[in-house]
Amino acid sequence: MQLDSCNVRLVDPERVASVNARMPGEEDIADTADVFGLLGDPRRLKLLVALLDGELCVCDLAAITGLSESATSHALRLLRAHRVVGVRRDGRNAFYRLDDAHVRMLLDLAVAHTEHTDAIHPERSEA
Amino acid sequence: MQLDSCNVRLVDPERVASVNARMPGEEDIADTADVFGLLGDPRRLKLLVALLDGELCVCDLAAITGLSESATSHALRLLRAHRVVGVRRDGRNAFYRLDDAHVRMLLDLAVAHTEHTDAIHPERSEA
DNA sequence: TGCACATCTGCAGAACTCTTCATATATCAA
DNA sequence: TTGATATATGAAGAGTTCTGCAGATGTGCA
Repeated sequence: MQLDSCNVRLVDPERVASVNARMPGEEDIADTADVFGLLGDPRRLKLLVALLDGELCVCDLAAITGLSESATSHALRLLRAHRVVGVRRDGRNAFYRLDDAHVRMLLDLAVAHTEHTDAIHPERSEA
Repeated sequence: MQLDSCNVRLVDPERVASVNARMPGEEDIADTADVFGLLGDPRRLKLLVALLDGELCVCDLAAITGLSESATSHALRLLRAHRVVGVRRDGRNAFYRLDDAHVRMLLDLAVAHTEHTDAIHPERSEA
């Protein structure tokens, strides 16, 4: 809640003003952070990468990620709530698919980047 | 720790095998999730978006994000540890800059997407 | 040398997240 | 209808994360 004119000394007030002018609104920032946050968990990320190639049912997803089926279901529920994945029900099975073009783009980019840096640093360096 | 052959029934074992073959290694998944995780906090995200245009000092970043200078410093430390941002020290000030091309790409994409969806849904829909 | 300023850091509490366990719902097959 | 299978859900506990506070470090100026 600190205002520029109040209790903070600014080094470059003009830059601050222009950055603020360009800055997306709080809600956009929050929504975007939400999306990144969903991708920020290794298990969910793996789940989503698995779905890049097409739909899969819960038990297959559980097998791929190594999660319990309950944990898988919880994770999918969260992703579903954010409309990142969609479901198709067929009998007793539920087939999930990636349902967000933006997320797909982010995933493709991330996977490509992974493969690229692997090519450069095959030995893997720490984060 | 469940193995395919053990206590889990698979619906489509061939798809599971091919997805597993394509799947990046655990470490790559973890690293990628880390990066997304860093972008998954609204304050850090705002911090990074502010840095898209060029370097800024800690107090200006605090003013832009509305965070305390302590919280800003903590956040920047984390980003620094992951080499997402870099510092240049000048006298008493520390100027931070975005230092990771991949993250910059993700941020550009996200901001562009934000502006795009705003154009389509100016009224904003819930997440 | 001494003070003010900008930033950094460790710590501890509050808030959030993820998993597991137990149970619920829904579908299919006999 | 009954039992088995597939998935969903709620609650609770463990673990993690973020912030503010207090104090530390380092720089510049008088």
